[in-house]
Amino acid sequence: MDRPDLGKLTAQLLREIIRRETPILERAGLEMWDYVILSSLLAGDAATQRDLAAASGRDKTRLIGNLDALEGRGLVSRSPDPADRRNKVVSLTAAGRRLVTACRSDIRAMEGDLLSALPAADRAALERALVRLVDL
Amino acid sequence: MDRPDLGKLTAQLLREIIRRETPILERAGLEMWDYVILSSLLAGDAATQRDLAAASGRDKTRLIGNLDALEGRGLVSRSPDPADRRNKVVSLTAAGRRLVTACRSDIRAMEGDLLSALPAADRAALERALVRLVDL
DNA sequence: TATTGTTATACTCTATAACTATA
DNA sequence: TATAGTTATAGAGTATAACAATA
Repeated sequence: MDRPDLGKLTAQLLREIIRRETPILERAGLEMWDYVILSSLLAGDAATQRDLAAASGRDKTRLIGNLDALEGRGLVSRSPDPADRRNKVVSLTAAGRRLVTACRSDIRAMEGDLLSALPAADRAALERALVRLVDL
Repeated sequence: MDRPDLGKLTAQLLREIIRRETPILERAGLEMWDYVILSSLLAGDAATQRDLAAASGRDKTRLIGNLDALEGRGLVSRSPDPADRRNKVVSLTAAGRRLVTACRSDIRAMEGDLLSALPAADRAALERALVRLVDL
């Protein structure tokens, strides 16, 4: 039999993950990009909007709309950087931290459920392989 | 350490695969959807445009533009189905078959190169896991 | 002059609903 | 009436270039 098509399989898996994440995010009133941005903030790998754009993969001009909405809901705050007033430092509010933490927990549970179809060894190998490939 | 985020890892892997496929497809003058459509035809899981839309995941109205271009280049042909003249049967021409086969070969080589970063056991487990997850 | 955040504009992609021709 | 293919239109998403404030 043919070797499976890596690109096709990966795309199908991603589509399934998104399909299962969507209801979780909808309950929280978040779009996918909102969640990615909040997760980047939670991971702590962002200070200014420029950093956040790089860390999240969101274009800096499109990041703005997401931040406007998130700030309007009190989930993040933007404050000028005293050291360089061109920068704006973005940070999670307590409410934002609570929301993204809750979403992440639900998503982890969903992922665990999805991966439970695999033997434990394959599951570990999958995670190892993904981490390795992405770190190239 | 935290368990890796499956959605994020999968998205990153897909982005890397697309990044590596793009130059191959550009050389062939194909867009990603063209390749997906031609691959579906090569796999033989499509007869009418409706079937092809379902098999490739392309919306039936957007499939049309791709088929127009592919037909214009002589890579596929559309002929009315004698049994039900509402249908159009899509098939690869000899040139189309040659082109998609060549692309697929190049993409397989690229995938093999990408996967060569993994130990053989993890590589096999990755492919097994992806197939299993997608088949749910 | 260069950079951060922002806005404006044009372009592409997508979703939806019609329309035709067949059945 | 229903379906396959097609076309048209409106909306969302995207890329690009400009702009204001600051360095």
